[in-house]
This record gives sequence, C-alpha cells and structure tokens, in this order.
Amino acid sequence: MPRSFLVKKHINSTKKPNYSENFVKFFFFLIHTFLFFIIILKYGLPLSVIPQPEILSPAAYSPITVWTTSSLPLSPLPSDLSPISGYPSSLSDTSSKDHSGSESPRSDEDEQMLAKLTDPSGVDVEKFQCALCSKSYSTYSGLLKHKQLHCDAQARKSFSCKYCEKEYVSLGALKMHIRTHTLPCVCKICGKAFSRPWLLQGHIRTHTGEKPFSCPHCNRAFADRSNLRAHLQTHSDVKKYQCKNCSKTFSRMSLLHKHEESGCCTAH
DNA sequence: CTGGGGACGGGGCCC
DNA sequence: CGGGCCCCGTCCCCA
Repeated sequence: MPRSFLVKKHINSTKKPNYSENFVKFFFFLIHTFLFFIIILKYGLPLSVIPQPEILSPAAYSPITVWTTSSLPLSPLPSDLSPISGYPSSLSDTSSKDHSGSESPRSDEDEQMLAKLTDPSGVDVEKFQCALCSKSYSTYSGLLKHKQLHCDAQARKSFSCKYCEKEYVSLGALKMHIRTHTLPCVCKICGKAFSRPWLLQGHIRTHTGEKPFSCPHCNRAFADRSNLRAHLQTHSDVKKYQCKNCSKTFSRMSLLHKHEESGCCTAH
C-alpha cells in the first residue's frame, strides 16, 4: 500500500482543456476591450491621462462587470485580460498569503474595491463560495486565492509521466518520480542503479559492511535506519501492529498481514 | 509457519 | 527548485 499523496486525483477526470472556461475569458476580454474604446472615444486619447484612476478604477466598470456570487468566473482574470494598469493587481496575485481569507494590510483598498465591484449596495458580500469544494470566503480575493492555490490548480494542472500512467499535481513531484524510471545513480562497484543518491549510499553500505545505526538495547547494528526501527519493535513489549480478531500483536505490518492471510480472520 | 534481518522504493519535509 | 534526510512500507530470504 504505497503512499501516493502526490499522485493526482481525478477530481472530474478532465485532462481536456476547458473550452467553456476559455470562452468565458474571451467574452470578458471582448467586453473590456469594448469598454476601453468607449472610454477613449468619450475622453479622448491623451496618453498621460489614460491611467486616471477615477476613470479607470474598477468601480467605473461596476455598471457593466458586476459579478454576483453565482456568476463569478471560475478562474481568475489573467493579467492580459486587464486592459488597463489601474485594475486591481490582487486579482492575479498568487504570491501573497494563503487561502484562509485573512488579508494583508496592503490589499485592503483592493478588497474594498472588489467589494464594490462585486456588490455596490454592500448587500450579501460575505459569501463567496468555491463551486468545487464549497469553501466560503468573505472576499472575492480570498476565493480567488483559494482557487488559484488549490481547486483550480487541482483541476487544471496535470503532470503526466511519459514512462507510465501516473499523474502528479506538481512538476517537482513528477521529476522525482521520473527518477524511478531513469535511475541516474549507479553503483560503481556492481553497476546497480538507483533513483536517488541516498538509496545508492544505502546500497554501498552492503558492499562496505558499514552499519551506522546501532540498537541501544543490544549490540546489533544496521545499515538501514528503517531496519533498526523494525528491530526496535522486537524489544518493545507493545507491538505496533495488532490483529483485530485475536488481538495478537506483531512488530511489522507484513507479519500481521501474513498472520491474517494464514487464516486467523477467516477462522472467526 | 513464524519472526526477524537485509535491501530497497517512494513520497514528505526541511534547508 | 533540488538535494539530503526521514518515515512508512514492501519484498525476499533465512533460521
């Protein structure tokens, strides 16, 4: 039963691109582009005036881009979707804070603007719920950060191994896994290959006879820490693994499995 | 058959 | 992001 925390879980088994989501992004891009030209036509095009916040603040967009909690876009606006520099940068800020909803002081203004953007009347701004995991946040920014860090990442990112069928949620985890296929660490003595340097080190001890892990209860020594740990169980009165049927305890899970397979469980 | 040792795999955590 | 180390676990072998 190998642990596989990093193995990607197929939340909705989507390796395919989300075309509907892309369409929504494109739709908002068109709206923003259209608004941008409307503003240019209305106020002219002196470049020094373009970033005027009273014109280009998100509040200026609120009559058009009001997002209710039920119609929020599933993914954050990409930076290239924002046609103006005055748009709140926190929308695409993945580097600050976690998804717990606690906000940094520097983003308070953005939060207020987002609250206006979301609901100018100030009514029902406490509830921003993730459609995937139902977690709620008091601000839209909090919801965005949550989705960027967790749910969207889980749903979108998929790093597949080219040697087998495994998928991982992070590139680092995938790279680490690929080493189990490429086996870059080779023993100079016998030529055996390993995925990681410390595995090779442990193997070299089988050649040198080095046993750096000593038992404090007897004079035995081991080349592998895990083997020492298993050995320590033999000194313990309380064995770690217990049979549910006969309450007999074992020092190793493999011994418990053997015991169960030998018929203890079926005998009861 | 059982208990224990040897060797090793793989993911997580920390720096 | 990568390396080193830790922890948990498995498989095989032998007394």
